[in-house]
Amino acid sequence: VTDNPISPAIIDRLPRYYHYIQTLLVPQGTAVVSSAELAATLGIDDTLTRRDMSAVGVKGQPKIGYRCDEILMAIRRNLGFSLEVGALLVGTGRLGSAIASYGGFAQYGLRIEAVFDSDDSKIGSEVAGLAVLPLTNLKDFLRTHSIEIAILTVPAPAVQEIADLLIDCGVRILWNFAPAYINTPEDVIVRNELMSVGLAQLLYHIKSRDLESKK
Amino acid sequence: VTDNPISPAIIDRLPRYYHYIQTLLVPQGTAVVSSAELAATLGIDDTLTRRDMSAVGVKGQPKIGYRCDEILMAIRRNLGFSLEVGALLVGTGRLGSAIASYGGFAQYGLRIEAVFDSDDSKIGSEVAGLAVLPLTNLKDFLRTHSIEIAILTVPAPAVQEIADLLIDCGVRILWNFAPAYINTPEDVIVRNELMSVGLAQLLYHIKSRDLESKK
DNA sequence: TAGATTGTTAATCGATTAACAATC
DNA sequence: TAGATTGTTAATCGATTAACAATC
Repeated sequence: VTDNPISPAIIDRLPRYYHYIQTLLVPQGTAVVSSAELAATLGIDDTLTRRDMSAVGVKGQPKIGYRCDEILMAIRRNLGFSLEVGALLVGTGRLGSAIASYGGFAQYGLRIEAVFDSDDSKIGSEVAGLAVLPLTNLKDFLRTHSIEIAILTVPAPAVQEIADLLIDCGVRILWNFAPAYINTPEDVIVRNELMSVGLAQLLYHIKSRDLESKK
Repeated sequence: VTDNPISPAIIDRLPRYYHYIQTLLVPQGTAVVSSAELAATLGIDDTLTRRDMSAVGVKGQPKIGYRCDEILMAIRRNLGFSLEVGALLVGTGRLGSAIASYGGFAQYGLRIEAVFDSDDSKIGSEVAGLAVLPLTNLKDFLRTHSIEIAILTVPAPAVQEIADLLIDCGVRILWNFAPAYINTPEDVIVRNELMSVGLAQLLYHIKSRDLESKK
């Protein structure tokens, strides 16, 4: 049972292997995959993939490759997909309801247990099979449920206030989809999901290509 | 005018600086920021921030800091935010309309010029002020408009087929939000926006913390 | 002047790749 | 056996950090 700490670079690649195998190979019925194929998918060197497999404790067979199910299992174990983590979501706009409705989180062990909104007109309606709750219920809810992660899909101007409320109620992990930074105490983890990071990479690619073609 | 190529690591940090300054400092009226403050925001060493500023050609003032407007301008120039890039979006579900309605892309120079959907019942309705067009119009549209980027927010099972269609019409950059991998020719750039990457990091954090507390 | 902050060079560190041995 | 692929050690490369000089 390998439980050595793994580096941030590997943590970034593991879900990409996982996703490729899960969404492409498994549905095809492919049982085995080579390091070269996985590496090509991620755009990296195949030696690196073999190192990654070794780091999470997966052994391959020379001339054959790695078993898909073993890779999936190893990634789940190493990243902690089997922890059964409880989450709640605040903000049931388009983005919030898209995320709440995305069934894919279940296999990572994340359960969205409730959705909240500050807009009274939404209270009582359903999102992804969950009744939308008013923010005034938040404190009670957190007292009675084991919630690790709060998913924030509120408008940018509201996010600081709601983060403060959640932190005050004991939440220590925020997954923020609002395009705004949040000030938090040191012991709170915030992951900002910024679309601009992805966009910046595409724009830089375009810019580099245009410069190249001018030469 | 510095136009040296910058490394992937820096490309990842630049939009984060930009975002912090733009959404927090500018609204506050803060004109100047220190490398220490920027570094703390990103959770990195302040020497690295000074290196980054130097890499994009921004000069600071000892004892004062860096001017926010100069940083913003330099990042825009280095990443190519002023290129005026045309985009179209396919898939006007919750996620698609959330993205189409997000006004923040404009300042990066991205214009979403049209939205498409394969669902006939949606044709004619509006998303973010744009009439939803049928996929059958796609070819004509691409012939008559300058489109660099296709944003894919369709259901996972549909994404390969729609990507093939777009590529066939000459699109060479795909920004994929569907949780599925796309097979493409070598000259096509695909950026997969995988929520699972962010989730994996949070789960790994929880797992590490739990192990820590058991010691 | 003292002190705070930037700017840069050199050292370190870690991640990736090259080379090649091991295995089926 | 030959060939393909994994597995690992050593070398390289690049990114980060430490140290300290420069500047206001």
